[in-house]
Amino acid sequence: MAAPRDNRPTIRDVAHEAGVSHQTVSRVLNDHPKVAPATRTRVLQAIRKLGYERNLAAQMLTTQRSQIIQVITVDGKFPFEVPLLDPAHFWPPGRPPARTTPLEGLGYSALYTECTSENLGRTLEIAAARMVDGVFLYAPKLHIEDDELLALANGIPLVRRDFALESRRITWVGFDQVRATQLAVQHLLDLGHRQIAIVTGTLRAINACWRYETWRKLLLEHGLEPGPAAEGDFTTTKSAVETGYDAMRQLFDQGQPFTAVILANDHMAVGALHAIRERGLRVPGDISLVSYDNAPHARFLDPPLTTVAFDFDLQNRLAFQFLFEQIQQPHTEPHQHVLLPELIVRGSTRALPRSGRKSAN
Amino acid sequence: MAAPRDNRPTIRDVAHEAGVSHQTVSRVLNDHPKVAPATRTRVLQAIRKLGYERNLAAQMLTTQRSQIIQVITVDGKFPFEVPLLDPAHFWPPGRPPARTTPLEGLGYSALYTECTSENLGRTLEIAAARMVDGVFLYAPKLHIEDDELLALANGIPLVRRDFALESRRITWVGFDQVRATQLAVQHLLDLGHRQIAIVTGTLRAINACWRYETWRKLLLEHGLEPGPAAEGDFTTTKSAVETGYDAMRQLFDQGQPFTAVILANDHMAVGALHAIRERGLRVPGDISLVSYDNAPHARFLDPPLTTVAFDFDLQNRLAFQFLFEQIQQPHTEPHQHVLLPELIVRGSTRALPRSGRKSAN
DNA sequence: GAGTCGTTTGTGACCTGTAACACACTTTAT
DNA sequence: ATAAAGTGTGTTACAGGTCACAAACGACTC
Repeated sequence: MAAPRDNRPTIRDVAHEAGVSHQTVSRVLNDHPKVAPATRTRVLQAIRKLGYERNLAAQMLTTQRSQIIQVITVDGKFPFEVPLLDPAHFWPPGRPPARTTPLEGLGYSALYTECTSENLGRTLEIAAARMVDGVFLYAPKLHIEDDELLALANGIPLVRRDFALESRRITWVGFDQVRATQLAVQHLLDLGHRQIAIVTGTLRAINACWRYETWRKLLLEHGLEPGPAAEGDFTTTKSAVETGYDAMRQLFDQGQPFTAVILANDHMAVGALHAIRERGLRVPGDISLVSYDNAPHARFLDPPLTTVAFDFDLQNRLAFQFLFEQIQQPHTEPHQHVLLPELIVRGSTRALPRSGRKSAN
Repeated sequence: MAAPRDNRPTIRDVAHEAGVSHQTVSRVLNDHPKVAPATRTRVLQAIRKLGYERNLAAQMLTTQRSQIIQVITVDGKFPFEVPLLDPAHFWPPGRPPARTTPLEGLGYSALYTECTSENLGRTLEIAAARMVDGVFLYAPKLHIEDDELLALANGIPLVRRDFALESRRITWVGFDQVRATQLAVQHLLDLGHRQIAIVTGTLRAINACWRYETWRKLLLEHGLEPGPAAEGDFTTTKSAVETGYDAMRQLFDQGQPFTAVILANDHMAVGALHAIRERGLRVPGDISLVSYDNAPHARFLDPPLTTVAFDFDLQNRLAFQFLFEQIQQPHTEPHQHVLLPELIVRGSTRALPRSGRKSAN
């Protein structure tokens, strides 16, 4: 039943080969300072000769550490269209990656799981059973108090990679969604638009709520009536693109005119552009369109998308950095890091002519 | 140094609570048949009462199994735009597996790693040290003999999820790239095109080679000169979209005329469309375009893409199924499973008018 | 009433590391 | 010279499961 591949040498074999005790081998493996250079050399030779490889299960059992970071996505798919995993992230800062001998350590591996809000507790229990060293949480739809989340995590270092502005007791790295939406709305206002619609992501997501509220508030502040709004339907298995298409059609069906629209992301924008074309309208001729993310395809569409760019790579780097800090120093103060988005103006937005403009609907 | 979260009950605590021996608890956990129903009930109650959770490290140490499947991507990023798998769930003691996909039912987790061709051996050694139960390999650019790969795997069950037509000794699930390219080329020929260009993915990838060769061979068979060809540049950190743009421009720069082009995938097609527009040409008016994948955005572009669809979901399901077979029956015969692609005709291709057509360049 | 059998349960070894402590054997301080 | 401190190495006890085997027990046979 056991795998047929277990003639692997153990620490004791190495010890025997080198003529020392197994503990000395362990010391060499763990870079203990108090080993005589000659002994270390002999042990290293034995390790090489036997092709010894540390047994991670055994190490895990005693150290209670696994060298694994668990990435948990709650209520959805991890947005892999966003660059996440430069493997270099998985080396604790200061230790370079790409090392190749057993002595130099393994770095961390990423274990991906998805779960629902209801299952998060259970999922974290399993994480504990796996002795994962830290958890990287992507849960934009999770509404939970810090204390409750900390209780669930039960001591496992944890970093949220989403917008959790109100949190003060856990570490997170997120983008300023208020600012992002200000950029989008202000840009459209500057261009003269007064009827600005919005297609949000699902409003169960915190990000989407912030954006929606900000959009609404800004327009009201300018004495404008918030244009029609639609919510992307993420409850089904539809792709983001399709969702954008559907939501855009809903927007049209509402009958309220608008000359500009804000889309929740560049993928939804692809679908939205299609819906607009179907309607016989043109971007930016008839409708200006702003979206979020600055995904790779944004500048190649027709028209190229004006979009609010997020530096996801930086977000991930920081989040992992904070996670490693927490792993090494369990009781450091939590970080809350807000990253600022940037507006990238391209061809999908245009100044509203003073006169003679038909607005959508 | 050990994590501060270790007051977790052990199997012995449960045994004490239930008034039985630890071995009996183990039997209950592992569903051994020879446990008296009353005893089992008592043990389950104790487990629930103490909130016992099996220690996976300890289990790993004795069973040599980790309940982890490692996904290794060689020389690139895993194409997450493709649906991969419902990530795994641990199978809790006393609770039957709740869901039905193989991964969940058996309680596996997926560990993602990336490596280079040169590092694959080392990566598989680490996989062995982690005692992963199986490896799911995505390595379209890996040119390696079966025997060599088997030697590296060293007994770990392994399935390749890419096209490795010549392999007979390892299990893989791939698409028939020859057929895929026949579909694309034949479609264009049927529409009257005689000057058919191609933009391949990097020719280091086996798939790309097959496609290129097939394209070339088919055209020659029809007495046609293979149109201009360009290779997507995947050596840099460019996105696929950008690569498509660059390659398309290269194609134009070669000066050889063409009325149709085959793009390596729908993402590259986005960039290519942009390059074509920049050139003042239209799709399908001046150039017909076929790509591969049928990605979610394909039908929403302008024009909607004619594309060769692959059922990646089925591919993944089959690959995992074969992997589990191999895990359970280490010495089964390897499977080689070829899936057939399907042509989806949309608006990016059009019949070539008999006369008066300007071709690109 | 002893022998056989099958079921259920317990005992102790084992898997492979690390941690804590003990023990020689220096070297330095008093 | 003797105590104190510091080095390098070995001994032993874990960590928390599983496995092999033994033992207890009742039922059944003869």
